[in-house]
Amino acid sequence: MLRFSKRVEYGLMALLELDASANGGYLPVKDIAERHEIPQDLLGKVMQALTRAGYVASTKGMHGGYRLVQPLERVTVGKVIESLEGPVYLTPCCDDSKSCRQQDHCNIRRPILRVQEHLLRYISQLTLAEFREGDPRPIEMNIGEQCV
Amino acid sequence: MLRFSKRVEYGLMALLELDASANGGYLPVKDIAERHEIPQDLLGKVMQALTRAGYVASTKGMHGGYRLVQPLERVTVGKVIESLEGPVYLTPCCDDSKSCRQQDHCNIRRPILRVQEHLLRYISQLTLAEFREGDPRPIEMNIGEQCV
DNA sequence: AAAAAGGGGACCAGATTGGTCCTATTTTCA
DNA sequence: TGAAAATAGGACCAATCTGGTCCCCTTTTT
Ligand code: SF4
Ligand code: SF4
Repeated sequence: MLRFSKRVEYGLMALLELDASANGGYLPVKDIAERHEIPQDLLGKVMQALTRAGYVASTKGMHGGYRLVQPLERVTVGKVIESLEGPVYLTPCCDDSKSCRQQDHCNIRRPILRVQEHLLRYISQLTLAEFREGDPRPIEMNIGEQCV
Repeated sequence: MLRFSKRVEYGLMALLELDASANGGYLPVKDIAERHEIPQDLLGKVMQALTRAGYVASTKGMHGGYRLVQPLERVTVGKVIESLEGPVYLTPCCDDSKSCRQQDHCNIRRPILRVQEHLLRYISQLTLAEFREGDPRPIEMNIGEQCV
């Protein structure tokens, strides 16, 4: 399954919401969750992870919440995914520490590593700024026009 | 989790094996499974799916097995994935028939659709021929050099 | 002191995945 | 003609992953 997890989706939504509602102040999880119908507790966990990753900062207490610490231009989709669900590996063996029982006779390891390398390069250069509403820049890959 | 399923890995391995061992004859699942230490029954299911998808053909009985029906140049990674685990959707809402409770207030839907579009374009133009051992063509995406 | 907020551990239920087992059918060959 | 080898495919299961909830703690403001 090649799918974004809900954690990642919620993280991206929250970061964009913080960016859009930026008034210098802090926005509490409750508000973000209500605006986007996200389960509050779960979003709480996601925000905690984003805090540890250094993309947002928090204050407790009344009028507390989260605020962006970096401009979206410096937040990449790759890093967000990595923060929320660990390193991106297309296959177990891409993680050097792990292996699989097919490894010794595997005829797809190298090509898959190359695919992964390029997937990583793509999501590492794709910033959340390009997710802003009405962002004009198309997300292009220049891989030719033969789209099946 | 952005990971290839084992079914897909086994399918890709088998297709490449069929290509490499092509002597005009049929190669039984047993042989492929043994050579690559793949659980035989599971690979059986995978091959059935690839047959239905039209990439291989089979004969039963002694000296039976599978053979490639299309050259690897015409088999794309995207189609293999699609054959083995259904259509590729980065998020539930990418499937028009499904939706999610965040949909009405979602601020990432459009950008994610664009990302998916490009992911699809990439895997739809990537053929298994480029997976052959020693294939010289690098798998490039030309997205610039800012690899983080 | 109370309320509002984040930090974080424990836990649970449903879905997905990888894998096995069994039976039926077809084909070849001794 | 009967055994063996092979695909076709349904049923099923165990482990893992995922989304979500609950509870308790600390901090901050009012
Ligand atoms: S060695 Fe081959 S089968 Fe095993 S995880 Fe890597 S790519 Fe997949
Ligand atoms: S609507 Fe938004 S949250 Fe829902 S599946 Fe689509 S992208 Fe994800």
